[in-house]
Amino acid sequence: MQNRDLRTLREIARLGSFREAAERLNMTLSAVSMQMKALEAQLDGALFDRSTRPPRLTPLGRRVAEAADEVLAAEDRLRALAGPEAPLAGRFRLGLVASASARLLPDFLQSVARDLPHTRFDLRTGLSEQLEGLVAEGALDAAVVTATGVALGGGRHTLLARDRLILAVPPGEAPLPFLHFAPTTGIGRVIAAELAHRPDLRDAPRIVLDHVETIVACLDAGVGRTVLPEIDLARARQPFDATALDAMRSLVLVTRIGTPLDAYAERLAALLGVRSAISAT
Amino acid sequence: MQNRDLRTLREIARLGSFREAAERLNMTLSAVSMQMKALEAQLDGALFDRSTRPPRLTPLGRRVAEAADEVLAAEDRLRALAGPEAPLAGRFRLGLVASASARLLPDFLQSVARDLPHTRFDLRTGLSEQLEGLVAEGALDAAVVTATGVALGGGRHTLLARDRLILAVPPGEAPLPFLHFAPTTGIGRVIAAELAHRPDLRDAPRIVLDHVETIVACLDAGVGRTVLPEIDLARARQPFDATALDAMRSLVLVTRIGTPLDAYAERLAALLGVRSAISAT
DNA sequence: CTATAAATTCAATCGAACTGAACATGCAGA
DNA sequence: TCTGCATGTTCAGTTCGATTGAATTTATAG
Repeated sequence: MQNRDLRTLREIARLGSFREAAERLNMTLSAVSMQMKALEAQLDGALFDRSTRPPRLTPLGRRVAEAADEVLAAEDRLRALAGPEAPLAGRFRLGLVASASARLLPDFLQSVARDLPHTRFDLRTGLSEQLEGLVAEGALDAAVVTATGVALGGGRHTLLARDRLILAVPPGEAPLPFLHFAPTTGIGRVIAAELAHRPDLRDAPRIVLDHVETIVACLDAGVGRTVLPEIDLARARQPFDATALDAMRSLVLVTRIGTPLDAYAERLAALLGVRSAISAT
Repeated sequence: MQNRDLRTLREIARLGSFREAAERLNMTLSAVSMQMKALEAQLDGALFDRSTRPPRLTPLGRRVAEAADEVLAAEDRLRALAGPEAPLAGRFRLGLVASASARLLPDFLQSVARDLPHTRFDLRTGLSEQLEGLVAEGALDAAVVTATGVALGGGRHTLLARDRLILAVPPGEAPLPFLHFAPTTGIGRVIAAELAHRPDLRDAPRIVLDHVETIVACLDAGVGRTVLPEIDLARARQPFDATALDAMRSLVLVTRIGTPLDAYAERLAALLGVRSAISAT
């Protein structure tokens, strides 16, 4: 079945004559006639009552013309997906490291709903390394992870945000245990590296936790000291002594080089609520 | 845009490789490749990430494949309208003479809803002559009217029902006026013709009414005598003296000869709740 | 009944899409 | 890391289908 024929049928239904439809579609009257003949043959049913001179649609013809409208409307919707005005359309599979999701997701989902009504995002969370692997093998289109050194082969890192690490200590004299974000994760590894320079923290009793929220809650309770990105500590409700460290936690967008999406990395980064994204392999 | 290409895209999305799609669709691998290339050119967007060997769908590609499903589904729905199993599908414009609509419509609409879910009927009422004219000029596909003699040129009458005319007289001695259904209508003319043979009725005082319901109500009230089809008098609530007349009221389905619908007249008649329809020009 | 506009038919032509072969390339196994 | 294979791409040739224009038919208006 040819959509071209359906388009012609629609024009005939609208204008009421083969001739007018032919003119409007820049075709010969004979081409119009042949198309309709072919359509009737394919459907095995009379679409027109040819006993009258401008042939009239039969009841079946009217119904088919309506159905043709639907087919063509669906086609138009498909066309609208691509084209210059919709460069970021599609169905993206995006991975998010858990520690970043709370920070980025709300704004991100809001921007998407507002600016990209035709775009869908299938989201999943995971650990940085795991997500980076999924991007490499094509199971994800992109992932937001904590940068730990350099990108995997074939992957590009687009910097989304850099947050200074802060040593947070509840007020008081007693030496408190160190609340360590799970050291096998991306951010955990950054923190572990920093501990190497701080023997006082490195040698303190250690409590390993794998949720930022939990660590902050413990900090509020005065249960221990911790090192976390500044942005996460902003959620603390009790005052604490803050010491800025040299290390930073970098959130990056991972894409696979050469991938069509890779070209959109900057735009996707912008969508993730970051003002100016810096790309680096 | 070719639906054939969309069909191919759908298979690729389903099976995950060009080769498998080509086999399943009985095409060359090269044809599949060229179709997808053409589709990408038309949409002006990359549907596949070709940096990997079985090329993978891009986010845009996934979205387009979904949209293709919708286009193809709409096409399937269109196909289902025609074909051997749906001979009476379509959007019919059907006229009904007012005096028949009460009798036929309920059963008719019920049958349609049950047996022809894909068929729509645009209904209108009118006088027999007017409706027959609309059928002749193609503004209606068919009409149910009261037969007054023979069909108009180019029209076919398919008999739907014949109801004997009954002279109904309320019990009592007094000579009552005659309640005459509007004599310019189809059934009214049949009644008028019958009056010619009955001087007692013809010369009685006459009250002209244009609704069967009204006449029956007047009959119940003992206000006058009348002649109506048996079926309409069945709605009377009071007993009356009934005399069968020779004349009959014939309800016929009018179609235009040579029209595709004309071939379905018998079936449409059956749908109108009549057991055996007899056709006559 | 005739003239005219509209649609159909048909043969010729044109173009789009498919095919098969040669070529390129990612990926798996050594 | 290298090699072979399977998969996809490219290209030229061919085939099939669609369009065209002329001739013909036919419904409708005058």
